[in-house]
Amino acid sequence: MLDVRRMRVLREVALQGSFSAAAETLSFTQSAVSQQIAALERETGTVLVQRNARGVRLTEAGEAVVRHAEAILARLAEAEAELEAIAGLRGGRLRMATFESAGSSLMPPAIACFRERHPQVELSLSLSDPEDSIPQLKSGEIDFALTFAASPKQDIEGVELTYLLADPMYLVLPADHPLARKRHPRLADLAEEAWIWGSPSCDCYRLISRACMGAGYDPRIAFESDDYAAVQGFVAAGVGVSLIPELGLTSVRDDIVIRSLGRETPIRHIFSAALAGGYRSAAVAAMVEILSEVAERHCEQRPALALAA
Amino acid sequence: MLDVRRMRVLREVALQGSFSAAAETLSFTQSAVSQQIAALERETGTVLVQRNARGVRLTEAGEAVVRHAEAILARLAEAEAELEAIAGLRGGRLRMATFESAGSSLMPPAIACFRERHPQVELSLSLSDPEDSIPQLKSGEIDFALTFAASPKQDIEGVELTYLLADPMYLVLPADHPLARKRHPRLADLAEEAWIWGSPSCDCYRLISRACMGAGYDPRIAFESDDYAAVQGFVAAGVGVSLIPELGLTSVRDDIVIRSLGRETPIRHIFSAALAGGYRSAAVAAMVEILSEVAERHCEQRPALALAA
DNA sequence: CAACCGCGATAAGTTCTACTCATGCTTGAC
DNA sequence: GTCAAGCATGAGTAGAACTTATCGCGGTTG
Repeated sequence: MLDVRRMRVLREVALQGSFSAAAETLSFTQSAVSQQIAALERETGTVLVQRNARGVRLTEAGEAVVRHAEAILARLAEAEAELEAIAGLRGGRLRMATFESAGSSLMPPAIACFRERHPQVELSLSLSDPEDSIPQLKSGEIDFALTFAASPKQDIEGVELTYLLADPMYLVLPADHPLARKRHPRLADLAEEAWIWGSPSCDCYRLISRACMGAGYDPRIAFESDDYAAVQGFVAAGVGVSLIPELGLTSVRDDIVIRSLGRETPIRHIFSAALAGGYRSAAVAAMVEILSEVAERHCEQRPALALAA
Repeated sequence: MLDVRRMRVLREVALQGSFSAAAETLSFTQSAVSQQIAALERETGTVLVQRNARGVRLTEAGEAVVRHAEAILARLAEAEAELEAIAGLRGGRLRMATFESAGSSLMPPAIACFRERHPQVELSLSLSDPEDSIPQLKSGEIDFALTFAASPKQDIEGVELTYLLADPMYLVLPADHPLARKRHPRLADLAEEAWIWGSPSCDCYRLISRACMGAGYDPRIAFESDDYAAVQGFVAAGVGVSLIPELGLTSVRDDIVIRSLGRETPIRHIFSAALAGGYRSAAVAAMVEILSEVAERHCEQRPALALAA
């Protein structure tokens, strides 16, 4: 393989017209240049330079090598520039995944902020629940994920979690439900209700289940859906009641009512997730930082219904 | 500047998925790979590789480097291929110059032969007399020239000449000229004639002049032209007589006659000219060889008028 | 003409780099 | 716990890439 260092020397020789001058601009001695060119000619088995009394001139082969050298050196410079851009958040990409309710609550302001601070980083976001996004993170398909779990102290092998906020769940009832008139309903009041739940693979499922068990009954499941807008719809239609996390209540139908369960409130916990291992790309670090800010702001400006809890 | 050797190692690591495997295919030890990658990371100030228990995965920066590495290595391969092509006459170019009469006599068969043997070499040919073509050769504008001179032993500083053939000059007379009836006219018979000559800068000028001086007179110049077809026209029109070299007589008007001057015949000598200095490109060497063949064939098949000399 | 530049080549010596070898540490599998 | 597979690291070595010093060549200049 041709040696790029040597090609660079040849290019300088071509540019300067003599070994000595090239040595000068390269901060080499003339001897080094002579040896490098000689080595390059030996390796290629070609005469690259015509030595004259007053300096040198390239042969056709030499010119060909210089042409390629120019292209290669340019490409090397590009590579360096790209690395700097990635490190300085003036380039590169950030591939993220979020679960749905954060996708319509926390992520929009976070992405807006990121875009404003680092407009040249290419962002992509997909929707997937933790049971999908964590494997994607581990396999390198994505760089960052928003996840949630039942416990605030979570530990996932190979993944570094950053705690963002607690997301309380609220009871959702049809507007004409008897309990809707009650300020502070209890879970025990709902033993006979039909329930609308998320899919069994979701941690929310466990959370609700555990809450009802704590209240002394095994809830009856009328319907399963992961889409909180749909769940609101089913509740409004009288199919059943449900527990929906605060982040899933960015918009609330007016034919349903939201009630806090007080200290019975099940709480899920939201985390930033990135690959563990000491290294964290600048883009991931920036996004984790921004999401922490957004989460903090979110907690400060919690809607009234949260305060009611 | 990024080190291409190291980039190549990184590329192999990316390809193989582990340092060990990359070392295997590169015939290195695992240690060498580890050190090279570490050095690359140190130089770029970036983490390029995520080390896991089971092998490694590239970071975004690492992938960027590999992308550039691919391009650069491809370009290096191209460069090598081009050098081989030039050396093996499967590419490259040959820029030539010839004086006019050889351009319509020796060069066409030579170029045809070259194109047949080495169709991938790009050929270009310009018309210029030795006083132009030799400087062009020295300055590198052309790689090869056909030249002529008054003496068969010629020496031009910095130029390597290869003798091709002797080009005798013939007396050209109007068909109705009194001397046209004579089988073997003498120069002395032409003392009173008007002459049509090439330009004074041309060696032919000296050649004719010297010949006439040898016959004891200073010839009278009626007209100057370097174009032998034009000269033939002027002779036919009765403007004067001329001496035209054999190579300028590839086509002869039928209203003029050609006569040999026997042992008084002035002779110019034709050479291949290439830059001196030990190195000669494959294309130049091939063309010199071919022109020697063409010249030899030309001498063997000399037209009858030459034999009459 | 002699002396002298300016240029490239070359020999010898030094420094640095890129390897290998040997070994240690971490992690995941059984 | 043990093992295997993987990367890291320290020490040592061979070779590459420089520098220094010197030579030879060709052109220029006093």
